[in-house]
Amino acid sequence: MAASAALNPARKSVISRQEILDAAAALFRQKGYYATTLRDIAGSVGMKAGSVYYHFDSKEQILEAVLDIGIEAVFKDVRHKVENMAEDVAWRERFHIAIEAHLASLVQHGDYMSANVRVFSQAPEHIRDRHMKIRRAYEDYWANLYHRAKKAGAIRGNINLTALQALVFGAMNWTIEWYKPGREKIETLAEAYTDILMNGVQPTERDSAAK
Amino acid sequence: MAASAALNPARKSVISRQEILDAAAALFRQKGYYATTLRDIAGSVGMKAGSVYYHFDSKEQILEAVLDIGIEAVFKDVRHKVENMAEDVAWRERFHIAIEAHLASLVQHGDYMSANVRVFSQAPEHIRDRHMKIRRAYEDYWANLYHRAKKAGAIRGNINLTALQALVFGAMNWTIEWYKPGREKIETLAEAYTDILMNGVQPTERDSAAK
DNA sequence: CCTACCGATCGGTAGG
DNA sequence: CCTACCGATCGGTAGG
Repeated sequence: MAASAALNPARKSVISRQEILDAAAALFRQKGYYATTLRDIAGSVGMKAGSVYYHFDSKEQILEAVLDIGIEAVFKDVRHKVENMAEDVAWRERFHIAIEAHLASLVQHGDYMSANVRVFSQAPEHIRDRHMKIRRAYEDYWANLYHRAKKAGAIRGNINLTALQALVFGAMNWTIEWYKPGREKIETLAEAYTDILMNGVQPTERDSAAK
Repeated sequence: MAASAALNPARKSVISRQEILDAAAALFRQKGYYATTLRDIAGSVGMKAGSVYYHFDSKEQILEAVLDIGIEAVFKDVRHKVENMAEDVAWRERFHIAIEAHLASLVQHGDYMSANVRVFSQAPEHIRDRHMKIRRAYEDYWANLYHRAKKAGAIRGNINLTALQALVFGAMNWTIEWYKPGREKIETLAEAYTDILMNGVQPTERDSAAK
């Protein structure tokens, strides 16, 4: 809380920096970028407004850091899970794991990723431009997954991969808007999404025959 | 433009009201609610800031109107298309039409719906609460579609309808974040989404056999 | 629908 | 990391 920063001189500025970013992410998520004041951010880590400038040059610099941290974390988590799979894991399961990793990371870095999605469009253009590089890199990573799956015959030849990628990203990232941890487990949701995407919602011919 | 409002006394305030809302929706979409000033809104319809208060009591009132107009328009469009279908249209096609209607309406009322999605979380709580009613009504409309389809055997019994609805809403509404009219047609996108959702991306047994 | 204006608050800075 | 403060700008109002 507020007091500990003042009472503990050993607390390095790196810690305060991290606390400021965490607070900013939470506030950007709730109120957006412009509605969040430096006094809000400072107050929620027990500082005065002017002191924030000891750690950052400007409010925009905080915004940029928050935007980058979110995607970098998710990218890292997903890549780690996907690359730690055995070579012979089936594509259906690969996507299951990737989807679950993305959703779990979204929840874990909730404030950063929610802030990212909600505040990106409000960011000044030069910050959006710089941030787009890392967004693009993450999108390309998924695009590569889809292409390899299609090449391997795990995705139908007539599937539009651009549409598929947009659909999956949309479905996953939309969870930010409604998901409340505790109501249902991320694992359950990931499995449901994977099932729908891989098999579709329509009954198979066998299901129909049994009807 | 600016001049016509001043030169044409027959121009009723209803028109100005609509122009203010259109301008506000476009600005909220671009910059968010707080970053958009009344001077921005007034300026883009050729008024001075104070004059906006001839049409609205507060900035919040403009926000509330913009939020409501977006969903009401989409709800109306989708309901109209769905209810004008023949009784015997197959469920696969019903969803196709509903999805296409939602996407087309999203694009047509682009500023309002984009503003809605982007600005909702920044809105003051009492406005969010009031607006949630109409959001909920639209969600319930879709929930009812899914339930009827499942009952009719058009959706597998083991599909989690809550997850399905979240996935479809997410996929559809995410188009706001990336879709640029002209690059590809909404009809193409709607068909691709419907195909993936209904049949899944995996090859059928017949496809596999041909491989 | 405009002019003129108000109190409040903002991001940021100087000088410790 | 704080105090004290600045210029700029905001939402909103009074009085035409």
